[in-house]
Amino acid sequence: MDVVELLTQFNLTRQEATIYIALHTEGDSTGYEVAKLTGISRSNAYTSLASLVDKGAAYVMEGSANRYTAVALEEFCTNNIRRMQELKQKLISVMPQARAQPTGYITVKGENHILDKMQTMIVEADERVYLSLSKKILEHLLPALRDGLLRGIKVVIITDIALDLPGATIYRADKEANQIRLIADSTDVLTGDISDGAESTCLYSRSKNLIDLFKDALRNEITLIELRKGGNKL
Amino acid sequence: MDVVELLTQFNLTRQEATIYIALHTEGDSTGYEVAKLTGISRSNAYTSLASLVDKGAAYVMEGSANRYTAVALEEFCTNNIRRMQELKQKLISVMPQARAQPTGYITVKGENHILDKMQTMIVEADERVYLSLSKKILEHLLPALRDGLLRGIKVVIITDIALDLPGATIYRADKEANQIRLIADSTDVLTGDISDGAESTCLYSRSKNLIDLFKDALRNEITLIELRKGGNKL
DNA sequence: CTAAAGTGTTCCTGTTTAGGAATACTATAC
DNA sequence: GTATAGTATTCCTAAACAGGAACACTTTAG
Repeated sequence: MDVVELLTQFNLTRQEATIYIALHTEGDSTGYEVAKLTGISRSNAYTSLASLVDKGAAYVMEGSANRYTAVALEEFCTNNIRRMQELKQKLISVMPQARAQPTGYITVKGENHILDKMQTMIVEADERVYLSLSKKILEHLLPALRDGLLRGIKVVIITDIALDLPGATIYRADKEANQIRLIADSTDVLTGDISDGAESTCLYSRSKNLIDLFKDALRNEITLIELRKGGNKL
Repeated sequence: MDVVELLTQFNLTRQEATIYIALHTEGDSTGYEVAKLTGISRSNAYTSLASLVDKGAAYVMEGSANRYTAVALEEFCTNNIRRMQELKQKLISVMPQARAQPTGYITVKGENHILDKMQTMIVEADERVYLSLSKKILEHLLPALRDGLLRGIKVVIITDIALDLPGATIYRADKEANQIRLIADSTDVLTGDISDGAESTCLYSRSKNLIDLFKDALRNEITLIELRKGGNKL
């Protein structure tokens, strides 16, 4: 994803993004200058500049000829994210009551959603999380795990390398690079792998039967590690 | 903004939003049930369900007949916001170098952008902020001010009601309801009002001359408050 | 067993909206 | 005259939105 495309994720059209970048790199400019800098038709340049102002990405410096200046990138992104937070709060307050969560077997599809689900499980854990996965996947989860440890969550990890995560219990074992096993609070489990990127699937469940199976499997895996290495606990 | 419209801000189409709400309130359903619940044509229901799964708003529960279940609302919003945070970091790392900030006079237009600018000024202050505004506007800024106080920022506020903000210096004076005066770190100022909603404008500047003018005006306002009330400092 | 209901998919049509390209006009300054 | 500045308008294309028909298969009920 290039810069223009990243900016489109912040609700700018391609032309608006192009113009934003020009304002950012070249400094404050008139509509006429912007059109020349970017090669966009003048009429569309003026339309886009007005839109950038509406969307909080640019300000006007009023004069005989108006000049436009980019809102600082970090400020613009932060403002967008703050807006999303506010919309989230609004949504939560007006959304009708939810039906009870299903207790069946849920397919989580796509690497991004699987990582999201893992983060959510860690963030929402009250007591403990057990993970068995490779360093590669674990790296995505370190901030959430660190935060969890700060909250007093018990964190137990089986992974394939030495890991510096104070407060966590780490076991070392060879791991399939993309395999995932995660259990949180004895209430929910996630298992599968992310070898197929967007086509990857994992199973998520709150089913007690599956949770028990998992706890046993993880417990046994830990016992075997300890027996084989005389306790390779770090 | 109703629920459907709020959900469109999280990248769902109107039909997807309608279906998400149905899944949320009625619980897990097949495509056929969803079409009946929502009155959306069956073929569009299936298309939208597939899209909801792609967008992380729903999961599949696979079986002879697939059932779909809504991702919890808070989880879905949080995942979206996390994604925006990640995109922000990516953008910051690939964006070309910015030209220097302008030192002229910038028009900030629209209530939302004005509030954004105030929040940014407070968040980015290193030493102190002075504010003269009504309680109505101040309420929007309290979290940022509290955080600033925690960071050791000096906060001085002239406002129209008693205010419980430990660590801040509060002066009481009648204030025009929508008038804004804010100065941060002796480096930037914002003044204007938000009486016209989306059409409101404020002036933002880093011009030393205007900053000096402001400091004098605020200082004098404080002196007059103290003389008139024998120091109505709270 | 048959018929109906449920499930899933493909294909089609029509309308509306948004993004973008281009032209033309007015106004000001030199 | 040219260059700059701003606005209005038209046209085109793709996507979104909406609805529906048709087909095939599975499950359920009588």
